Amino acid sequence: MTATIHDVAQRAGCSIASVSRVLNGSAAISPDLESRVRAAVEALGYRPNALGRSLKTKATRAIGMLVPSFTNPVFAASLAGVEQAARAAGYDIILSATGYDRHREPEAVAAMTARAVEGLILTVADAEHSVLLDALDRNGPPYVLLYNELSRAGRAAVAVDNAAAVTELVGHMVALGHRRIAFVAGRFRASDRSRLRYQGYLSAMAAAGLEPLPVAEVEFLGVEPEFDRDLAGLLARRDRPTAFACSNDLLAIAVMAALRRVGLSVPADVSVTGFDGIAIGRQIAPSLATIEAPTLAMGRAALDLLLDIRASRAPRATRRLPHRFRPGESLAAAPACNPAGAWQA
Amino acid sequence: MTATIHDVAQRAGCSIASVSRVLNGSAAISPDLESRVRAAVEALGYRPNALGRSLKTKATRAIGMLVPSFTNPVFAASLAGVEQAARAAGYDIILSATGYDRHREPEAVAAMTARAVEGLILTVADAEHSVLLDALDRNGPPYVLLYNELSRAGRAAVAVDNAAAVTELVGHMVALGHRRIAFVAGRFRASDRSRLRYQGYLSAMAAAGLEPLPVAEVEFLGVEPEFDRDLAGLLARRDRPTAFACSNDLLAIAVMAALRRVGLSVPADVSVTGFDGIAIGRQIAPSLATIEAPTLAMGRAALDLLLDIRASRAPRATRRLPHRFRPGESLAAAPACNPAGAWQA
DNA sequence: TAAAGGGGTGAAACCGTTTTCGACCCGATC
DNA sequence: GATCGGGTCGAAAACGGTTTCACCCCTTTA
Repeated sequence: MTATIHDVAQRAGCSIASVSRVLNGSAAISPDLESRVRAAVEALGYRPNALGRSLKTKATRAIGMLVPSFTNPVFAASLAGVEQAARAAGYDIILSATGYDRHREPEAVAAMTARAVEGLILTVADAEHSVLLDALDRNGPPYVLLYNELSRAGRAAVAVDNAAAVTELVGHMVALGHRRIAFVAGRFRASDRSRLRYQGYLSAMAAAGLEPLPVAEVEFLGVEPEFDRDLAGLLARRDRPTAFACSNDLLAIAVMAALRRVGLSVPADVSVTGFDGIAIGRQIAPSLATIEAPTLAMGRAALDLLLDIRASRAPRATRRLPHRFRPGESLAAAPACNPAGAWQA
Repeated sequence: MTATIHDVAQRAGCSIASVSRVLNGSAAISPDLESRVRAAVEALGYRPNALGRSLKTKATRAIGMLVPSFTNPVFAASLAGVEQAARAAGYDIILSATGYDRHREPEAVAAMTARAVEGLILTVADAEHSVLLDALDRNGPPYVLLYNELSRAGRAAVAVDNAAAVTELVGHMVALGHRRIAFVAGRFRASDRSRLRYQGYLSAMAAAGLEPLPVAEVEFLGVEPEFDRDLAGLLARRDRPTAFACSNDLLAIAVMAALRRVGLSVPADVSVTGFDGIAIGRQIAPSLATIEAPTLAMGRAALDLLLDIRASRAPRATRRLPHRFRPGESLAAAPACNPAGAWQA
């Protein structure tokens, strides 16, 4: 039984219109009435009901955010960025996770649009082929993609250059003498980032005149036995890779753990790199060499871009934020005693 | 310009009341009208506006969640648990983070209650002395505390037994021969969990007849130089501790990194333990010995309890979930060459 | 045959706001 | 002295739904 505007009006001895005007400063009010209203508001602890207000004004001051998972620190950090910027702008966040399942995306977004969110920030499985985005373009609130990249123009996104970053990263590996470099990817169908990063790997290998190894596409947060089996194919090769480029940091950390389980040492036997630059990667031993994406800033940028688009202050385009290579102990020179071919018959 | 119920009614040639009845199955409708309405709904892609509906029915099917931070994997995991259970129950989540600042709590909750959330799931800085909770008890939606423990009855919470868990943990340390055990805590004012865990440490030390060391209360996510300085006091002691019990896993990982920076090895020189059981603790080297809280399950339990309370199916009480000690390489026997007193003159 | 009952439907009230519109009062102007 | 105009205010109409109520029509029953 929280107080309504009628209760305030009754207590202040005026109409609800005057109460509204006092609270919104939308018209001139006599000092006397104003103080009576404010006193009533105070006494009743009145807070305007956002539903009633939004229904009338069409301004919900809410935005929806959809991520694959909260437990991946990347998305947690970008969520934090979005939240900070949203709070600063007076917006609330309604959020959902898809569990990396693209089929859950439309339903989650439908629930948000039913709440009349003023905009959406989305990280989808595959931004290039998404009926969801087509539908939103046709008839939906403005949205900004976060982390997804787009070749097509006319859509808004905040991202890093996934492919270029991995190309750069693999370049460092090559410079350190690595020749047999494998790419470990999260399921492509669950992440277009993973796929783009793989493309970056292929480019780098081609540029260096090296043969790419068969990609290890692993279940995203697989349990250990499965994960080890997924990696077994690569590790069993007689020409075992000397370096693993992983499509994200969480995967890289899991790969390092798997390597330890089979008795291999990082980076003495094999180097490992990640992607994202999650905070914990700096704390672990060996510290994780990776591509650092400005995750928090990307979240903030996504929300700012969304509001700018709403206000027609910005076009719907991709805003690419700079990444940087972060060295780490997990990436070292290729083992000297194990030059290319040493494992070959 | 999304379609409203009026558009559907017009296209189906009936009143809005009938449309509502078809969509909610709230009354008998002739097959003919029903099919006309469904066709109109389909053709217009109509989805009922949640604001209008909620305004009338008072059922928003939204709950608010407040956590200190998203970047701590513990809260990310409990958020995931809440989200899963909420989705299953058809609820949406509105969320906020306080940045461990208790002064931001009331404002964040006020924004949620203005949206007429049906309930709240909160992790607050200090549940025992919270004017916010007092206010909610008096005049607010039902809430469930997550991770906070309560001595007072009549409030709902889902938690682990923080103190008992640490007592158990420190017991393991003592059994491994540790005598000089230090406790590293997050700022007490930002976390009553931290304080309770410290109490558990004190109990264990007393039970073992050991002298507690001065607590190292560190800034939560401090930058490295500050963090190292905070720890310096403990490390500089001539009777340097042989084990550090940390109030959470993130802190433990940071402590291990700091120890590495000063050239100490874990667990050869000093053991380290955490609290929470975040997933990554299992992957790192040395793997983190810790108390494993069923974080995801706690999130789910919190939402279920909230809905049960709303339906008067459950009393407002603390639901304590079982923790378990998770062994790890970071906790080993106290160095034999360094028995108690070896560092003393 | 009249009354009772029940299924199907629409008109209208209502939820809590904002906002338009017009009414009223006052002092100033012609 | 009537008109004008600006400053205050309240009545009422939205906003998009749900739900009560009354009504109509057709069947059943006395």
